Amino acid sequence: MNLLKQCPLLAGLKEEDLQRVRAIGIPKKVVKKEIIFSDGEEAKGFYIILSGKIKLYKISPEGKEQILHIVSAPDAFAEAALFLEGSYPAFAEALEDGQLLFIPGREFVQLIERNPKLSINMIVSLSQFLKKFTALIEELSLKEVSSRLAKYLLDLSLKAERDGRNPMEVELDLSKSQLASKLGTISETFSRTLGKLKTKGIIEVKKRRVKILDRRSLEDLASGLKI
Amino acid sequence: MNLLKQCPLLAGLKEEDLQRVRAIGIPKKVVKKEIIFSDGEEAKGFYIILSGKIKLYKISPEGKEQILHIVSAPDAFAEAALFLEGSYPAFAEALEDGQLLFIPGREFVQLIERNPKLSINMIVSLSQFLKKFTALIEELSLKEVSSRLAKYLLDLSLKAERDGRNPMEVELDLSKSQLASKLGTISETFSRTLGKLKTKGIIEVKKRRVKILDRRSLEDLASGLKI
DNA sequence: TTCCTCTTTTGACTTAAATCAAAGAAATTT
DNA sequence: AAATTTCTTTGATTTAAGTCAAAAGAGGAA
Repeated sequence: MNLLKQCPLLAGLKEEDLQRVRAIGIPKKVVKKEIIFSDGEEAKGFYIILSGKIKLYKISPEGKEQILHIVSAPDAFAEAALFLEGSYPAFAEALEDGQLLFIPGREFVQLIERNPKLSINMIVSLSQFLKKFTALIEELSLKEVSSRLAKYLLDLSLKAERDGRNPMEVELDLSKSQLASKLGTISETFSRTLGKLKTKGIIEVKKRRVKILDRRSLEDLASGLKI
Repeated sequence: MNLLKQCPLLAGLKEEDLQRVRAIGIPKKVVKKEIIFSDGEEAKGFYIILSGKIKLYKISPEGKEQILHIVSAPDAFAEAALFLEGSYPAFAEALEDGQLLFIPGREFVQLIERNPKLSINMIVSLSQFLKKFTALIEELSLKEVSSRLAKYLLDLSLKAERDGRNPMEVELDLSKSQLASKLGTISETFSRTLGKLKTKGIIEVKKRRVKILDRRSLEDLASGLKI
């Protein structure tokens, strides 16, 4: 219940409305690697994550994967499918065991319709998403892998700084092959690209820990400059 | 005023609310090639198109362009920027002379807050956008140019069919170099790819008219199969 | 029409990234 | 701890698509 309050989608709702969400929600346990829904599957509702981590992704016929989004508690996912009356636009898979709350679409839409705060939350959340996707499109179409990787490391660094940790030493929040898929490439290319940055003395890598030695070069790379 | 009623974002609004939108809107003439706003520029509102065609796009440092969206009357654009309190996430350029209505953000947000129908419209519009972007990400990351082109031609064909025109002969709705940019490539590659489809006897091209000779192959291509 | 500009196409070449294959390193399971 | 599985790295090669340069074609203005 406390977690629900922290979900951005439900932030600022009256206790009474939260209760209602809680009431219509159906708890669902998921185990690592479990497919929660598939691309094209009929969308009957969305999910709120109470614990665990979920990967939303697309797959090509040849099996290459593109991660669209990684979500963890207390976020929601697949809310956008609600108003597309139709199908989920991607796969969702649990990256760890976890606990979800399934919110049936029909009932939630009614809640939205009579709750302005909720619709604003929804609009904000969709807008943010859209912005993230715009950035991803830009990167996929206009930037090369080294640039996307540099950007990713800088983002991690910024996040570390906000959390009061050392911004010059970050910990990758996903496995390297998952990161590759998030950056729109494959693990081999990711590995080689990381290697290049090491060779150039820009970073130092120990397992999942990356030490940033030359932040300036990373910034140049991220902005698309070749170095 | 009639046009406003047809704008999906404003569809189904009460006359009174439409009046209010009309009242806060500031008319703006644009000429072909005019930049309406730039990537990163402070977003003070969004636009409704009364006439003309607008291109929303990103540019790489090397000058490669990726079109995100082409909008024409009576659609709105940059509505998503409203709730990102900050900056426009792309460039907007007029592809033809036209007439816009600029809607200041502050005032429109107030309208939304007290008008459930308007928030639902907004949510629907953002959701559709998100779906389109998801598809674009998938194509950029997982499909090759010929596949994206095939998909595009089939989309045009579907649209022609819906409009009661011949679905086997479509007219490109943009110049070829703009189409290239929409498909995430450059004009040279676009031209060669179109050439390949011609050579294989899948299509026939005369200026902007494309005759579909082998729809099945196009469908295979679009779904990612190599032919 | 002719001129000029802009767009599209073609050719030769380069390059970033994917593929395939295999070895090495980590992590899990037994 | 050994065994098995999964993840990561490295090497050799291929390939799709980008770059640069130039010609061909189309459209608009005078």
